[in-house]
Amino acid sequence: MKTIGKLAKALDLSVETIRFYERENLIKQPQKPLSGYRLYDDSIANQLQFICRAKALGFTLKEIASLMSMDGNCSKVESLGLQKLKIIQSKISDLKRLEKVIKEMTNSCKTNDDQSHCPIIASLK
Amino acid sequence: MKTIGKLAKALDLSVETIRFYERENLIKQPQKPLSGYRLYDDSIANQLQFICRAKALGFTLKEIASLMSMDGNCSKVESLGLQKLKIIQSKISDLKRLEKVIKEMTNSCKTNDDQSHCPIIASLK
DNA sequence: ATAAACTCCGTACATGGGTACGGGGTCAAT
DNA sequence: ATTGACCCCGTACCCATGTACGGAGTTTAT
Repeated sequence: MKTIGKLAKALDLSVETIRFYERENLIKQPQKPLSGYRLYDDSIANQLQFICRAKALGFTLKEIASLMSMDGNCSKVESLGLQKLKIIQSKISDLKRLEKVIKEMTNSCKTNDDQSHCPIIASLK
Repeated sequence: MKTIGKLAKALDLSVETIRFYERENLIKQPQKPLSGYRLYDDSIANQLQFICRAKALGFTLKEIASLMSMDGNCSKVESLGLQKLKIIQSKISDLKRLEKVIKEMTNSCKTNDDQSHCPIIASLK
């Protein structure tokens, strides 16, 4: 059983963040003995790790709450995953288009003699 | 000369957004005659269009303010562009990695018989 | 001349994901 | 027994980029 500070350190989160997740109902408040100090067992630590991993995959906290409540319903989870996949793929193609435009712009700077007239600025005007 | 509402319509921005950009010093407050109403000539309209285009390329408002003040210094603009390019490219590779992971996860759902045990949830645990 | 539509200003609210603060109580080490 | 480290709670604040509101003045159309 760990106090909130120990748990935070173990998971590389801040104490405030754990309290924040509790406020947002991502995790439950654990048992609190006389002292009033939260005491965590492994089950909440595991949930927090789940949250961190899902966050790293780009799920929002709301979606993570969803995911956790969908435990035991694989097709729901799958459809949330597929939805996320679509968003990710469309972001990728947006960014690739952008990459192309900005590349072209910076290239045109390279072949530009007149320092006081920038082709990037010009093309935005 | 256009009032703020006409200008907003012409640029497909909201009146509030134009006032916001003014507060943020992206554009100057135009002349205001007796009535107190802002009256815009083309120069500010052009600046707003510049802002919109730069925003579409993924520049933040702060960067756009920078860009506008860099007019006439091509190498500075170029380096801001290259910096943005790097950020975009690293976002793309992050997202591609994510895409891969989520694809694998959702695929494993497809070949999963047990609806009540989701491999996505399992892999996050 | 009256009503509708527009503008003014300042301020508060929204989103997402936290971070920081302040005044207290508690626990662990010396 | 004292000191320092830890924890409690509620609240306010941060970032970026706007959006919304409300009461008052102005312009425009009928």
